[in-house]
Amino acid sequence: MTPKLHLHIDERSGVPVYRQMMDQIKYYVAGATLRPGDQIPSIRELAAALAVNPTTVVKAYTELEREGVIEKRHGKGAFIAPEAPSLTQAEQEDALRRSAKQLAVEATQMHVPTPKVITVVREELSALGPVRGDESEPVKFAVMVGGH
Amino acid sequence: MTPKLHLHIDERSGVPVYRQMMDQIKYYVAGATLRPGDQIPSIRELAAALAVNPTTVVKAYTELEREGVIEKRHGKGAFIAPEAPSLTQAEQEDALRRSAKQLAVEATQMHVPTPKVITVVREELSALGPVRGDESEPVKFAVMVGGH
DNA sequence: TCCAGTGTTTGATAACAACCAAACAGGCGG
DNA sequence: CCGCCTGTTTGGTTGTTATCAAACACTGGA
Repeated sequence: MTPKLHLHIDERSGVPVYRQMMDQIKYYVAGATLRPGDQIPSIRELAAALAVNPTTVVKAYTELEREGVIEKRHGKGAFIAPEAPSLTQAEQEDALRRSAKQLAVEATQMHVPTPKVITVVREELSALGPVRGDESEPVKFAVMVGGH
Repeated sequence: MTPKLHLHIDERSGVPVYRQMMDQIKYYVAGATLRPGDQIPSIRELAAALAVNPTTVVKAYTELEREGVIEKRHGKGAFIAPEAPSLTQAEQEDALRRSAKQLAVEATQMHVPTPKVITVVREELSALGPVRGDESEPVKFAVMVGGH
């Protein structure tokens, strides 16, 4: 019902916070960590955890609802929609490739050798990897704020 | 004098355009593709190439000048400053790691296996790699607009 | 019934990003 | 001197992002 989530909000990135929230919830749906019926953090709870204004969360949730990803239920909370449209295979690949490209561009411009890039990517994956595994255990929400 | 540059502006990223321009010029300086004295595209030229408003380029250049990275010379153009402060090793690593982390977060949330991630990164690096090599040849500026 | 938690709504403020138009001014070569 | 390139400056408009404050309304359990 309440899988363990990690929302990484990078304020320095320049990407609107509400968009980062939207994207990552969609990624969780795509990865099936969040499934139809699952409850997600309440507006005030998420706002408090991320130290942002509640209206910012409202914006993200409202937009996600407009896209059919979630449902907001007055007095009850917010949930993954029964027929939440998941990202297609192509869209997932696109999202991944966009980030990979951004990385590649920077690395190329700074003349960072490929092996070094790969190493860093592996390190960052490892740093996040151990988190998943026990998806059955109903845990409280863990929201990560961070950037670096 | 005028090395071949590739500025990748991703409008969908949410990152302000003027900031993307600033960052990437700094990366080129860090990678020594751009060296002190090198001329960079004129405001109007870059604006035209990227199809953005000249004032946006002015903003980026003005800020870069404020940071001591470039010098704008009235009537002549813009150049890398004689003592342009390059990113420290740590700052370069941070920048790279920030992008890598973003990639790792997405991959983890979407449950994309590590080998797949590595493959995509290698592909994107390869797609950009062939570009560099002949840094001696004075070529006209090539500015790439793109995102995906 | 009460109450705590939940989503809903409104209006205002502030800062930022980008666009657009137009004019002004320095550098340089023909 | 003229023309064309260059950066400079101004003023305004538009839309977005995020904050803040306050009140209203639904749900469910004690």
